[in-house]
Amino acid sequence: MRSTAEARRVTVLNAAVSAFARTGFHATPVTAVAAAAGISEAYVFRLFSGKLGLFVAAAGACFERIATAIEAGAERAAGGSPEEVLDAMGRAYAELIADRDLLLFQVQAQAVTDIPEIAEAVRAGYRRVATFVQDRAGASDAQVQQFFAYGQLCHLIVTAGLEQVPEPWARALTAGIRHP
Amino acid sequence: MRSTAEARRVTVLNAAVSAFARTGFHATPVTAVAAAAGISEAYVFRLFSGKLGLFVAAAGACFERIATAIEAGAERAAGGSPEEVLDAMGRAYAELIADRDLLLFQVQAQAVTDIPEIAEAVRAGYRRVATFVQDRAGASDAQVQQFFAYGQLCHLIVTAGLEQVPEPWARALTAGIRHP
DNA sequence: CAAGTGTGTGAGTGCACACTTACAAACAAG
DNA sequence: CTTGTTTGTAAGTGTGCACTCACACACTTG
Repeated sequence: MRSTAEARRVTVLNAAVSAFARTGFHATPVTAVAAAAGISEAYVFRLFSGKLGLFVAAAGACFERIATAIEAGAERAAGGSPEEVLDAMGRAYAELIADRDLLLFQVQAQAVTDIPEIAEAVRAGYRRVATFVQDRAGASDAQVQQFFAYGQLCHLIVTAGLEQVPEPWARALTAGIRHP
Repeated sequence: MRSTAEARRVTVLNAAVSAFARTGFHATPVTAVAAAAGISEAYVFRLFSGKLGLFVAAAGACFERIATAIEAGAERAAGGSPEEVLDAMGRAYAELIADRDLLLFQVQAQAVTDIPEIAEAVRAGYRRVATFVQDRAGASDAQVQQFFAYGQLCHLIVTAGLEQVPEPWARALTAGIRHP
């Protein structure tokens, strides 16, 4: 017994978030996740119920990490105005997604929401983050909406590689966005 | 000779935008596009250079349709203030994507930007739309950025099906968004 | 009518990949 | 030491799909 199944699951999930983030659900073979986790493909199938179960679990881990980072950011601005708390949350999020895995995973997950289980996982993730922002920052509906709108804009900037484009239109879209 | 190759290409591209929008690049077999277009798979491969060439061409058609719709919207508010023109563009876009194909295709395209040819097609599409908004509406950088941020928010709302979620967090995110 | 050109397909080929099964080694408990 | 349980894998199996090729039909031109 080299390791417990539960510890393996954590390792596999980290590998899965990274792998799915890069190549997406359909283009990522389970072999790739298994190799990145350092175990055999067969064992991944024993630890998770199929590729879909693995992806859904990875989505849970992804949003878990995002939620805790935003909570930590809010902690640092505790007691401030809604604007200050939102800003602290935004900074915490920006730091977290510097490695791009969590951001790209969200994009990939949104692209396969035609699979009901994944759609539900995405909703659950955003439900958690949105309710927290709403409650903890005490932000208005419009502020919450803006928070997410500019978060989604980051997805476009990163996937299209706009931070590398020097043209005026790209500069306008990336203006003021924190080091994506 | 039942039809010219050029006419077929148009038919196939319409079918391709629809099919790729629903199931994405990797999960959409060329057979599905061919069937939707009413021709054989083999002929699709003669009309386009591989599945990738087909997808890139479909991306061109998608952004072409978006650009012309926004241009038509701007036409209706010609001479107005930047806010009025932007609003008219937004309304035109909202009407256009009521059938969801163009919106979902953009999401799918963003998810496969790890393929360089697709990344370039996406950039080209947004370049066209963004420069037009910037020039034609005379909008400031911040206004252009906001226009796209809320456009991207629509992607999230539609892919996650948030318009069907009655909870407060979802209501906050969808507030004021035009019938997505 | 013969030869050429453009439109269209049926029938493959080969490969990647999701998932299974049979089996082995490590450890625990009596 | 034996029996049972958990961790782990090698070696398949079946299928779906991108892409090709040989061939047929439509239409034009000389």
